[in-house]
Amino acid sequence: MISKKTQYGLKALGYLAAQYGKGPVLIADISKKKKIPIKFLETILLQLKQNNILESKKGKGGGYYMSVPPKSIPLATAFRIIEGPIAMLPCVSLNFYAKCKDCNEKNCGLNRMMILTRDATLKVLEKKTLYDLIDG
Amino acid sequence: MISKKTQYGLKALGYLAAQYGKGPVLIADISKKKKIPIKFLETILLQLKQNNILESKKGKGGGYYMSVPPKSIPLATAFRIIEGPIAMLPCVSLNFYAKCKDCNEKNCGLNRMMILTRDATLKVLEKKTLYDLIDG
DNA sequence: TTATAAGTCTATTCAGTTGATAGACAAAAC
DNA sequence: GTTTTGTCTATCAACTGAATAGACTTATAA
Repeated sequence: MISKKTQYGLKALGYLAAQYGKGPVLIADISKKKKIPIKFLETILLQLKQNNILESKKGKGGGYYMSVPPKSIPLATAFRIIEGPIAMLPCVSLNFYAKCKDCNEKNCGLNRMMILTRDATLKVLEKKTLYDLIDG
Repeated sequence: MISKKTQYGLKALGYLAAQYGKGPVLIADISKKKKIPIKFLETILLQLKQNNILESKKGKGGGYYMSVPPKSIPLATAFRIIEGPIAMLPCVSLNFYAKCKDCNEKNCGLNRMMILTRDATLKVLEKKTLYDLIDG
C-alpha cells in the first residue's frame, strides 16, 4: 500500500498533466478539484518542484505547472520521489538499496522472489508516464 | 516496502518449507537460524496457523510444521495473511477492496495504472509458491 | 510603490502502526 | 507430575503518516 501522500501527489500530477501547456495552476485549484487537503498538497508539490518534476511561479497569475511533456516522465520517477523505493525490500531495491543484515542475498529464496516482483512492477512503472494519469 | 513482520514471516515459511515432511520445528530453532526475534516470531507463526498455513504440536517434540506440500501454497496467500493487500491502493485491491472516496474509479487515471501494477505483481505471487522461498 | 496574490518554509500536533518484550497460562509427552 | 513446548494477554517505546497553523518571501499589477 502506498501512502496518502503518494496517492495525492500522483493525482495532482495527473491533473497538471491534463493542463500541460495552459500555464500555471493554483494549488487551491488542484486541492479543490482533486479533493486534497491544501496544506498537505503544498508540501507535496514543493517536493516535486525541488526534484524537477514541476515548476512554479509566485505572485498573481502564479501556480504550478509542468515544463516538459507529461509523456517524457515515467511514473517510476515520480513514484520514487514521493513514495521512495518501488521494491518490497531494501535488499532488492535498485535506487534505495540497503544490504540485508543476517542474510546472504545470493542464497536467499525471498530475495529471489522479491526481485521477480520488483521487475514485474517496474516494467509497468517505467513504461507508463504522467500522461497516463490523466483521467477519462 | 513490506513490514519486518512480513519479511520475517516469509523467511520462516521458507525455512519450514525446506523442512517439509521432517516433523515439527521449534520456534527457537527458526528464530536462531533465521535471526528473527523469538517473541515476535511467535505471533507471526500463530497467525499463520490460525489461517491454516501451518500446523503446530505442543509439548516435547512439538513445534511448527507445514501439513501440505509447499508447492501447493501460492506466495500471494501467505502475503495476504501477514501483510494484507497486494495492491498499492484499496480501490484496486481484489481481497481488501475499499471504495475511493471523492473519486470516480471508472474515470480515474491513477486507478487504471494501479490495476496494471497490481496485475503484474499478482502474476508473480500467484504463480510462485512457498517452495520457491527455500534458500539455495 | 504599494496592495495583494501567490508560493515557501518552519514547527507542531495527533493518531495510529510497527517492532519488540515480559510473563502468565495450557497442553502434551515422558 | 514435571518438563517441554506452544498460546495468550498486556504493555511499551519509537516511528511514521497525515494534517494544520502561521510567518515569510516573491512577483504582479494598479
